[in-house]
Amino acid sequence: MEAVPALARLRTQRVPLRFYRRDPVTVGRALLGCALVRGDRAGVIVETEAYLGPEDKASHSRFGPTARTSVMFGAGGVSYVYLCYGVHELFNIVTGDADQPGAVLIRALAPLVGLPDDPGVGRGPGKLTRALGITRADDRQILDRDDLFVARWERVAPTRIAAGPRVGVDYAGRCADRPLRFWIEDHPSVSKAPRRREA
DNA sequence: GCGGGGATTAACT
DNA sequence: GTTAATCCCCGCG
Repeated sequence: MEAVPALARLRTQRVPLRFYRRDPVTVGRALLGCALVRGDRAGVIVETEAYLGPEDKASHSRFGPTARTSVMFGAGGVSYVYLCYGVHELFNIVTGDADQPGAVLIRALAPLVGLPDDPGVGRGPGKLTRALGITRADDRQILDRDDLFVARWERVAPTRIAAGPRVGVDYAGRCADRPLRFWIEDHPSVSKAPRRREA
């Protein structure tokens, strides 16, 4: 597949901003199989996590709107990029209408355009931002631009979608157990996949 | 201001 | 399994 025709097609398949104006669980599931496009690179989303409003003790919205997180309290369809552990940029998409705080963390991508043909290159939330060149300069961007958007790509049957607890949020008590992580079953680019036993 | 801690990753033992 | 890297956010005083 050549990069330019693929990008041209992706632009015609861009999802409308109303796509994001639903709850983070619905959006997190619907994003699976969609393409995330950044500049001349793109990957297929294969793993997401939903983060809810202040009642979700794992969500950055739990402190209310602050200088960093106020974007989560606005209308959906906007990026939220932050630095994690002082090392990695993590890419999220804000969901819902204004005053319905929530977001979806993109946790893994399969290479599609402009990336090495290696299932590991987008396996993990810190790795995929590095692969696509996403940084905090991409924070608070409306996802209707030509160089940063989501497009419909492949349809994922509901039976291929798995759900389980989110990763790295054990501090959140009860909220940590909720099945708010979604991934495409058996996909090689999913992070923390259970290791398959050798024959 | 200060101090604690984190939506991760790779490189150790 | 354990740990370093590395920085900024947030609550509190």
